[in-house]
Formats: sequence, structure tokens, C-alpha cells
Amino acid sequence: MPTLADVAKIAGVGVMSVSRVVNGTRRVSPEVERKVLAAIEKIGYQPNEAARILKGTKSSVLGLIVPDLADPFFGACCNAIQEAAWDAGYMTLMAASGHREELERRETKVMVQRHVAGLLVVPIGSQNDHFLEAQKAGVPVVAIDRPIKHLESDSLTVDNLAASFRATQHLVDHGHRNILCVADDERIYTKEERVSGYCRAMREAGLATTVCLVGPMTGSVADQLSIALKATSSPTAIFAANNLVGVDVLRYLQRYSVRVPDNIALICFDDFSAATLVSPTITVIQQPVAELGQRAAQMMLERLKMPADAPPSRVVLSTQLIIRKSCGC
Amino acid sequence: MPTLADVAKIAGVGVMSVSRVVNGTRRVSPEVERKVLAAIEKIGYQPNEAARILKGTKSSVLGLIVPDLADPFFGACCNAIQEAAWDAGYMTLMAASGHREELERRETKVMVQRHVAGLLVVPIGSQNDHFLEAQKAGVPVVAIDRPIKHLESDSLTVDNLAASFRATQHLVDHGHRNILCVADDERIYTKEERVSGYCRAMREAGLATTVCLVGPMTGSVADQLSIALKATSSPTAIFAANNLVGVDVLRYLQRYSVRVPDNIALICFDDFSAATLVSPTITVIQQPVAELGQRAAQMMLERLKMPADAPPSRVVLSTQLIIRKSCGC
DNA sequence: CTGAAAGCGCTAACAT
DNA sequence: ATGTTAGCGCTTTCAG
Repeated sequence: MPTLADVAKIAGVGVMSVSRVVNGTRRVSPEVERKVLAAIEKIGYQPNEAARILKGTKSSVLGLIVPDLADPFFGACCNAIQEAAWDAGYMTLMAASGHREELERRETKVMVQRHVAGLLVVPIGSQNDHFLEAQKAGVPVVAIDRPIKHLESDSLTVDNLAASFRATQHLVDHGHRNILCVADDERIYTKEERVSGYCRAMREAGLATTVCLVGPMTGSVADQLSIALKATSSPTAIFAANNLVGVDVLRYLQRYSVRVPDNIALICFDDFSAATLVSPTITVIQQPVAELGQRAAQMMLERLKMPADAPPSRVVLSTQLIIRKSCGC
Repeated sequence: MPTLADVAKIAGVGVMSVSRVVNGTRRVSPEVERKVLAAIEKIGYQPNEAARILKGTKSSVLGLIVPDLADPFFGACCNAIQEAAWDAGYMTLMAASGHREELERRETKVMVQRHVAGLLVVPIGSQNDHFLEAQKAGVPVVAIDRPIKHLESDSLTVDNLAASFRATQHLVDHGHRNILCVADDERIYTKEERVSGYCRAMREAGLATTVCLVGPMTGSVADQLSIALKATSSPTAIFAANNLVGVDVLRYLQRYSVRVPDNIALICFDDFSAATLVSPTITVIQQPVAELGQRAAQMMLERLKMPADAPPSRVVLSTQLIIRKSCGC
């Protein structure tokens, strides 16, 4: 590997001239610049990032932590982030936290230790001192999809509450008075916002709310649903708070040959590829996944150019209610 | 950040004793070891990777390049790789090539320049000198899902040909004599193996092959299918060579209300979540995605322990034909 | 078994 | 505008 000193020798100039040409830190005479560029071209010089980091310069690697890369939502998000980062000359160090808080904590620490220039994260926990430590170490943090609890940081989210409110209202407008909300049983920000949106819409319409929680703690969708649907006030519509739950609900309804939307109408938060393949097609709230990733990267890049004490910005993106057939339209 | 020298000062020993304890490079007296460990614990010392790399030591970062993180297949694969790598103390520098050869090439070079310890890649092109350069620079390469053309390297693939052969045979056994194969129009290894498997099965059964290529060059699935299905010898079964194509085929058949499997039977390479949601459920060839990722990481870790000239190993994993309803069973 | 010194490639600070 | 020096934190080499 050719070094900066090699370039200097060939160009017949000092090492600092080369460094200055490479980094554009200062003005250099056109004469010298030409010689240096020629020498770089000749031996194919490329800066050694490790040496730069060691010297204390910011690295050009961004850390990215998401709960699960196999989830299409996060996958698409990562894709967009990686692409935007690459275009700006950054690479991405990626890690999946597997929805485990402890793992996320360790990954964060290792990334900081590895001198990432910034950290993009879809946070999963409530105990977030590791992110605070990262900030203290000079690594800015951008929260994606959910804000980081108890921490001042840039964040990029979607209008979970408003969208859920609108979707629920849409079901009410169809004449449903008994609408069931099915959601994950974990304490995730997005889920809580979505349930709130549902509840608010129901309250405003003067209707009773029924929230059915499913997951590792409470039980499978099939179990929980069979209980909820046999209640005296049997629901005529379901609002599923995310695509995984939505798919499970769909499976359940299919298994018991419940006709959608005639017997039960359905709206699901998150679009998913099967939504237009099944019959009837599923009405969903569509999130701007690619934009989420792309803008998160952009947010980080801007943050890296700012003074360290610039106030955090919180951006909320709009979702869209995609009307298909399962709502009864 | 505490340094090795700090630890040495606190422990009251030389820096090298600390280094030796940390790396286990040589025997150290129990006395010294105890003191060093205590000092490390006390100030929370963590080695500086940049300095290590600069000194010429191998890094503990693995590079990972896949065509598209938003594709659930690659997403799941990355997930498994990242997890296995993490457990072995490695982090992963990830990049999506966006199916563009030029981008893959540049990403490879940057990764090598960044001193990744090894490179895991789902290769997309045929011009593969960048991987050769990586190897020459001492960075081992493991090919995932497809071998790297014109290059000796470890590789981990699935039995594309045999699986396609079996699936096609299954359709033949159902009495179909006119089976259409729908595949991507790009020159991807997996697609070519799968088409070959289909062709071989047809030839062995004494039947004529019809391959319908779709994609950016030839045209959409809808366009190509409407031509193929109106041919004089109209097919009674379709073998879709991957999940994306399969889903598009399915959409087409639904749009024109073709009854599956009565009018046309369908088998698809790759399982996908919608396969069990639609009616009829789709018979698929299921790939061991998680195992693919997990073993790829393992392969790399073993390679990193081997002498540089150890011969490459090529492993082929088995797929499974998951019989559902769309084949007519 | 242990320590001291040299230097990996780069850039901030100082000198010219 | 340009060159020289020092040192980031670590490990290899050589001496004790």
C-alpha cells in the first residue's frame, strides 16, 4: 500500500503539501497540486483510514443499529440509509439488536469504541444511557422510527397517532361501532401511539374501545383473537397495529372462513407485499420507508456538519391511508 | 479514552506486559496478570482498534456486500451473518450493491482499503478482478448464494439445479406436458442453474421446454406472460424461478381470474410470506436462508484461522420442496 | 519473564 | 505557500 510519504517523494514535495491536496485543507499552488495529483494517480495512493482515526480525525463510518434485518421494513430502511451514506462518502457499520436491549447496549458501545462518526438507530429499550454515553463521546445519535426515551437527540418518525386515528375513523364512517384493535404486547413507542390513535377516534365517536394484546407475554394472535371475537359484543371490524400482527389476523380469519369485509372489516398499519395478493386486498396505512431511511441519513450528515451544541431536530413524516377492499369501500 | 499506557501506569508494570495480558501473546507471571486485569477493570480500558490496524494487525471487521437489503432473502441472510460474526467478536461493514456491478466493485475496493479482515459477498457480476485484488491484498473472500465467476474462493450455495429438476418433475408427475418456466432475464448464476434444472427435467420426460424471460430488457411479467399463455401450445403449469417473478405471475393469474391449480398449476423457487396467505397456497422450493448466513459467517471465521494457501471449500446446501396446493396435490 | 524503544501513516502545530 | 517535527495507541524487536 502506497503511503502519503511515497507520494511526496515521487512528486518531489513535502508530506504536508500532499496531505493538503488530498484533504483540501489549505490553498496550494497549482504547480504543486498538479504534481501531487499526478503522483497520486501514478501509484494509486489511497489514504489510510486507520491512521486518520488514530490521529483523532473523525472517521467516515456511520453506525446503524436496527432490531431485525430480516424485517422488510427495517431492511428497506437500511438499504436507503446505506445508499445515501455511500453517496456522501460514508460506509455503514451495521448491527441487528434482535429486539434485545442488552445486545443493543453492547453494540452501541462497540461502535463508539470503533470511532463511528455517528450512530443511526431504531431504538428498542427504555433504559438509554448507552446513547447518552455515545453523545458524550462526541458521537451524534439519530433515532429512527421512534424517539429515544429520556434523551435529547435528532429523531425521524411517522405520524403514528394521526394515521391510526384516521384509519379508525374510516372504519367508524363505514358504520362500524364495535372495532377491535389488535397490537403487540411490548412497550414499543410506535405501538403505543397507534393504540392511542385508535382509542382517541373511538372516544370521539362515543364508542367503547377494545384492545387485544398479543405476543410472547399474552399469547398468540389465534388464541387471543378467538377469545375476543366470541365476546358478547362481537366486533365487526379490526384495526391491526402492525403488519406482522395484521398477517396473523388475516391467517386467523382465513382459517375460520370469516368473510372480509362482509363479516369483519380490516385495516392494517404497514403495507406488506401480500396485501395486494390476497382477496380481498387489504386496506393499509403505508409508511414512506425509503424516505425514512434516506432522510435519516441526510439528517445525520447535516448534524455532522453542525456545531456540537446545535439543538436536536425532530421530524415527523406523513403516512398514507391506502384504501383497498378489506375496509368495505 | 484510557490507553494501554494508562493501564501500565496504574498496574505499575511496563506497557508490554499489559499488551501481552490483553492479547494472550505470551506467558506472564500470575502476579503481573492479576495486577493488569485489576487495572483494566478499574479504568474500563478497551483496546483502540485503529492503532492495532495501523500497526498492521488484522482488524476484527468483516465486509458484507449484498445486492439489496430490502429483499427479504438477503435481509434474512445478513441478519444471520451479522449475528454469527458478532458472537465471534467481529462487526460487519455492510453495503448494498443495488445489483450494479460498478458499485459492487467500488464497495469492494473501499472495504479492502478499510482493512476488513474478510469479505462476504453475494456477487452480481462476471468481471470479478476486484475480488481477486482483495485476495491478493490478503483479504479472504467467501461467496454466498452464487460462486464468483473465474475466481477460486470459498463458496456457499444451494442445490438450485437439483431442486428445480425435482420441482419440474413434480409437475410432470401431475400429468402436465406443457410447462412454462418464467425467469429473470439477467445473467445470474442462480437463475441459470434453475432454468437448467427445469430444462433437464423436461428433456428427460421427452417434453418441449418453453422459457419466458422477464425483466428490464425483455419486458414485464404481465406482458411476457400474456404472450406466452396465448401461444398455440398453451401451458398448463408454470415454474417461477424466484419469488419476485413468482409473485408477479401470481398477480397476473389473479387479474385474469385464472384458476390455480385447475387451469394452471404453479411452483415457485423461494418461499415467501404471502405463499401461505393466498388461496390456493403456493407450493415452493424453500431455501435454508438462516443457515446460509450462519454457515457463511462460520466459513469465513474458519478461513481466517487457516494458512493463506489452504484450498477453497465449496459447500452446497439442500433445499426442500414444500408441497402446498398450487401444484395440484 | 519483563521492559524500552522504534515506528505503523497521518495531520496539527509550528517553523520557514 | 511550503516544509519539518511530534505523537495519536499499539505491537514487533531487541536488550536485560
